[in-house]
Amino acid sequence: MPSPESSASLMSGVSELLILKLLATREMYGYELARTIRLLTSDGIVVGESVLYPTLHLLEKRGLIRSRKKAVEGRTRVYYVATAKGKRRLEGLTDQWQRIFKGVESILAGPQGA
Amino acid sequence: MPSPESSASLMSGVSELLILKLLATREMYGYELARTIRLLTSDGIVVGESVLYPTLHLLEKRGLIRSRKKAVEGRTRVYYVATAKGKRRLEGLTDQWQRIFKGVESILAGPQGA
DNA sequence: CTGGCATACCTCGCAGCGCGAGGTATAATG
DNA sequence: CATTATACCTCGCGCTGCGAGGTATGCCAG
Repeated sequence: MPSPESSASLMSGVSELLILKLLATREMYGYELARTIRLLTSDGIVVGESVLYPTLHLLEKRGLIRSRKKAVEGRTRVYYVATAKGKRRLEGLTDQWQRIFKGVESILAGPQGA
Repeated sequence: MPSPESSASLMSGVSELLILKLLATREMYGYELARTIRLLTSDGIVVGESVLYPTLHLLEKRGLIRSRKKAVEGRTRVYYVATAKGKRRLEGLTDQWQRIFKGVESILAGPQGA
C-alpha cells in the first residue's frame, strides 16, 4: 500500500468534470485552472499538474476543448475553452455525477433508518 | 476509446465506500451486497461481480472486513462484516467523500452566479 | 549577476481500479 | 436433460491518478 489514506480513488473522473465545467464558462490556461479549482473548493480538491496537463491534452485530442497560444508579457500561455461537443459531454458527465451522488447519499444516509 | 460514455471513471472508490458502509451495518454475502446496492440506488449504481469480489478479497486482506462461511440449503455463502478497523476506514472515506462532493457541487453550481 | 522563487508548461512510469469476458458449482424449474 | 437463478471466482486490458523529474521565463533580493 503506497498511501491508502489519500483521496486518490474517489477523485477519479472528477478532474475531467471540473475542468470541462470551468472551460464551458470561460477561457482559461492550465495553471489558472489548477489555482481556480483549489480556490473554489477551499483546498478541498487539488488537481496536480501531472493530472491537469495530460487531461487537457486528452480532452483536446477528443475534441472536447480547443486551445490557442497567447503571449502574455513574454510568457506563452496555452488557453483552453470548451467546444460544443465538450459542453454536450459536460451535460452527460453532470448527469452521471448526479446519479452517483444521489446513490451514494441514499446508502450513506439510509441503512440505519430503513 | 473503449466506452467514454460509461460512468466508469466517476465510480472509482465508490464501491469500497458503499460496501464498507453496508457491512458496517449488517452482515451480508457478496451476491446480496450487489443486489442491495442496485436496489437502494434504484439501479443508479451497479457494482458488477468483477468489481465486487476482488474488492471484498482486498478489503479482507487489509483487515477492514472479516468473513465466515455459512451453509444455507446446500449452498455455501461467504458472509462479510466490517471490523473496527473497517469502521474507522469508513469514517475517513466518508469525510473524503463529503469534501469532494462539496467541492464538486460548489464548482458545478458556482461559476455562473459568481 | 547570481541564486532562489513563482509562473508555466511538460513527460515518464508505477500502481490502483473498473469491468467485460469467461469459468465453476449447485438448486430449482420446465 | 436443458435452462435459469444463485453464488462464487479469475484473467487481462485499459484508463486514471500522481509522485518525481525536467525545461524555460520573469522577478526580486543580496
